[in-house]
Amino acid sequence: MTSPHLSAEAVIADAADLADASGFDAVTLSAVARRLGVRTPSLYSHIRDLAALRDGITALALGELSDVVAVAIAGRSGKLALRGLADAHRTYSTRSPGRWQSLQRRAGPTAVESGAARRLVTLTDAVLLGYGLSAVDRVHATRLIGSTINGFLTLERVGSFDHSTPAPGASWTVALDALDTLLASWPRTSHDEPPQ
Amino acid sequence: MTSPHLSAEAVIADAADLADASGFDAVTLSAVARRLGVRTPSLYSHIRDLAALRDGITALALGELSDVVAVAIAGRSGKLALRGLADAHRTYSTRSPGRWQSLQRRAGPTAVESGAARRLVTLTDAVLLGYGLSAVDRVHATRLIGSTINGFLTLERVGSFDHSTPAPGASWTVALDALDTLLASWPRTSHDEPPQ
DNA sequence: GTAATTACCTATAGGGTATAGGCTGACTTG
DNA sequence: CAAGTCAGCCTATACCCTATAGGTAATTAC
Repeated sequence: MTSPHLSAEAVIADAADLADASGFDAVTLSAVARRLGVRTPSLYSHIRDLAALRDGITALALGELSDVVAVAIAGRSGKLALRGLADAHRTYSTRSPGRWQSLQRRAGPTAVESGAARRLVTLTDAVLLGYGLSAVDRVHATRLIGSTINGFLTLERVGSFDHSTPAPGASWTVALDALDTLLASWPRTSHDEPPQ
Repeated sequence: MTSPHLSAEAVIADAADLADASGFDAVTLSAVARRLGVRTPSLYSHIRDLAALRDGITALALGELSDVVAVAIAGRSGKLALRGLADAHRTYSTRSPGRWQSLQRRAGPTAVESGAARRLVTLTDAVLLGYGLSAVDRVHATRLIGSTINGFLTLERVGSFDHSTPAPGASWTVALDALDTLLASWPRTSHDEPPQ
């Protein structure tokens, strides 16, 4: 038979597609092997085990998300940058729900070592620099807007907004406007130099 | 042997304890049966299937969370009520991580039919009434603070805050103060009657 | 006291993870 | 170019988990 010529990247990419199509929990070595036209044990030549496969999806998603966020905030500042950052997260979560789901777990070693997570917080930090916040305030603010974005998207995904009337998109705009005014009028902590 | 005299409630309660101890993904019919000193198929007399068991945990957690939130905001208003609401969520998520995890998924039928979810949003709405917000603004605000609380707690749980210096608790206070000032100075939408 | 119900059991099928070990084709190497 | 090496897939197997079918003992109902 023609050898499918797999690789760790190909297996992980296919698993990520499966996650998007059928949910992260549907990512199983058997299912991925089936999709790739290969027997399950063959995957072990490329992937250590199921946990490593899932961790690979997380690392992939983190990198992809960093990329789309980077272009979304490029050349923007203030409210536009914040909106770009948030919208990049939101379109990623809707277009790649399985990959997004892979981010809602404690990341494994390869995902944290990939540095993609740090890249993402650096990008968020860059947006906050535009608001003139000090270093400590920026980590508080990073955590706040990260929490709000992440929380909104998981609540939207699990259907928490399905039983109230305004569409989620309206609340999304309201929330981001609120975060913007919050950052613009951030309570400066006395003697704190904003830059650096 | 002495019959363990199980019931759906007992099985779900034990499964919830297992979730707290070993994570929600560790909730398995075999493991629960082992803990209860019973063979796996015996559980099917009380629970339809694994999905129903997990859904039962979600319904249980939703009810418990509503209860602790209710007492946390009783007799308080404004910032104190908001803080009570949020802290109730946070202590619940740290004391019962597995139950908390069960809330981060699309809820099954029995969980939604239990009405606990609606009770929880009603309680949140009551807190927002104290800020004098209109009905539409209250659903936006409910979604915003729900998103922030939920997002913060999942990011804290998965370790996203482990690599920056201020302890999460400090950011928690900052975030809640920010939400309070946000609600206090909420941009009223022109001709909107605040009450009812 | 007998019958029905209940709550557990064993047995079994099917799918998932993971390891061990075999086969083949391609690439290196003298 | 022939022989060895190795990568990449395979089969076979063990074990765990879900789920169903059907059996048994004890309690309850009448």
